Amino acid sequence: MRSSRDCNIPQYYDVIIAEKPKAADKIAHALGSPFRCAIGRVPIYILNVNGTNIVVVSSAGHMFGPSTGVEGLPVTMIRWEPLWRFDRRSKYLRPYYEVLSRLVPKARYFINACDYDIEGSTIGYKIIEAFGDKSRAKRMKFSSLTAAELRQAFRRLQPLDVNNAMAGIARAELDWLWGINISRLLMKSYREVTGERLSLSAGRVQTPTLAEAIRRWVKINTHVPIPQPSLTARLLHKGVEFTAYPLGWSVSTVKEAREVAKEVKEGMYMEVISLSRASESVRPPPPFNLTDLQKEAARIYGLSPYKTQEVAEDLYLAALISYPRTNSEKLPPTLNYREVLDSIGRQPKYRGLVGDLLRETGGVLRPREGPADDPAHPAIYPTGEQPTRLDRVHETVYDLIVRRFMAAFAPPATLSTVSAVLTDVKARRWEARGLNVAERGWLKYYPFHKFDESQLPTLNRGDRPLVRSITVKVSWSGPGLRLSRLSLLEWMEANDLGTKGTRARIIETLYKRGFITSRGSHAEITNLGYAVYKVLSEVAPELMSVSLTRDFERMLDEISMGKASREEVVSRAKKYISELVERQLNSNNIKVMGTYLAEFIGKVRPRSRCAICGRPTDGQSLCELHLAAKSNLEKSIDEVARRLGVSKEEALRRISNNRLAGKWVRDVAALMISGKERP
DNA sequence: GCAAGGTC
Repeated sequence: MRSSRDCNIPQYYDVIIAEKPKAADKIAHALGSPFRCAIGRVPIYILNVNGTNIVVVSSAGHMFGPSTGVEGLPVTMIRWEPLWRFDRRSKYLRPYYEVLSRLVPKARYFINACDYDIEGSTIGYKIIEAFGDKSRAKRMKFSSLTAAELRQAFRRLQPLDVNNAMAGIARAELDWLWGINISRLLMKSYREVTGERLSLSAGRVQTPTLAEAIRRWVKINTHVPIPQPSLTARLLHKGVEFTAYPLGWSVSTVKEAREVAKEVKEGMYMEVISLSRASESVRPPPPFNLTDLQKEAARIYGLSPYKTQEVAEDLYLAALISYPRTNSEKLPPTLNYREVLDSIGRQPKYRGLVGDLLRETGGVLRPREGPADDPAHPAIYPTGEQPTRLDRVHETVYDLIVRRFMAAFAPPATLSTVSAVLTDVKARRWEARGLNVAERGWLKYYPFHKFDESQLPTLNRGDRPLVRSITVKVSWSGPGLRLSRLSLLEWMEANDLGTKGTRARIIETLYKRGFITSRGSHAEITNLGYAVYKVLSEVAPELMSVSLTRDFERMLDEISMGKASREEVVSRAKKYISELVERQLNSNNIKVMGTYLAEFIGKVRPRSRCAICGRPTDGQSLCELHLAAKSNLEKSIDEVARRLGVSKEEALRRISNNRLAGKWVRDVAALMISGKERP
């Protein structure tokens, strides 16, 4: 790279401000033949478009953010400052800041070419406000970083989109006001009671996520499993054994199931009354977006979503894969697929697969794509650069991305299925299914999907396979919900909470604060997490649900459309939040909050404790969690006993030993058996 | 020290 002396900055120029270096590169090359040089390690591009000198510079995300010099509560004084000045982790921004502060002020026109969303509008606006002149500013509006679209956006420059920037600034300030004030309120209440400091937090995204985690935790631990007897028939025909299951009917008690089993066994045979064969074509999955990559890395390798994201970012910075923070399931049409595959094929471990793929497709490379799109970026794909010295986990994630990319071009997999409908001696219907993967298709490239293969003998209508055995199995219902990093990430995505870049990070924050903890592959809520949740639902119920985000979205839309002013929206929030905080400070509530927190983490002795878990209670012998479990158990125990055909005591014993039963339910069942708690 | 949003 040539040094800064080689950067011959023209005397007169317009400046284009990109959101990140990669985008600056794309923009510069789309508009002409740029001269690339660097100041420090920050690349800049100089080019001439129709006689006008253009300098393309870039930020690296947000350069400025809300901050304050004020301690204490409530805090409504917001100062926007360069992030690197108050956030250690943003130090890498400093060289970008230096370049912008040197090159932007001397420009004639200032063109905001950051991503076209309210964050991008804010990033560019703040830079122009700091170093340029808003009255000589323009906006480039594009929805993808393709050369054609960038050229068109440059030909049709828009006025600076001040309203979008105002919406982005309001977003940041509202999040900051809610987050900082309520977090400080929590910490202050704790400090007031214990005299100790403890890092606590609350926010528009993290708190509803904590609330959802607790909803799941309560559901799982208060779950009373219901037994469901199921019948399985093993049949024999022409020397081949196979399995049949009830079709369109079921039994609810073990007694009924045993009666059916006896009848069927005594009937000796079943009769095949119809057969159907089908062949199902399964298309390959689309290339990855960030969430799908996180899901698959968790499913296949047990990687946490955050770890996967970190690794993907490393791979991106090493130029091995495209931009990972994307929602898109579409590949860029301008990408030379053949070239990428050829260079992947130069890695020994993929040579054979790439050869097969080119053969199977006859070189016609048309990828399967998904519906999801992203205005700023395509799906994640390998660039074809040769990796060097990847450690195990980087290798693993890279391999997933490469295979998923190859699979997108591969032919569908073909499954052949056979379904036989049989009748037993009492004309009840049963079904036996056979399935086999007739053609592997894309599964050869992305072998992480398993289909349950099973064989049937050759059957014809009227055949009478022999009933070899019939078994009654009792299966118990599960809670139907999981609590893990991945399940929370999926929930956040489904509820449009957070962004692709922040979801995994915010989940980590809940773990870092000690609100959630890992127990093997699943997660648990800590006493601290539960106490924070209880305190916040009293003090700031707005923060507990996704509706605050929905309110934000409405307000920000109005600001974007010019129907509301940023000042008004923000000052309304300031008033609301500071009144909320003052109300707590001026009442005894701050002590009540702190005491609640301190009691739950064992810093202060509670008045009374739960007889089972020792959690603080308000005078009762069981905590509200065990009381909820007890109430669920009382509602269901008779039905459990009826289905099993056993006494209530025996049903309690079965539940207390059942792994699908919630922990608190098992606790309560055990207590009832011991006679200390009346059923 | 606290949020959530960008990104090296």
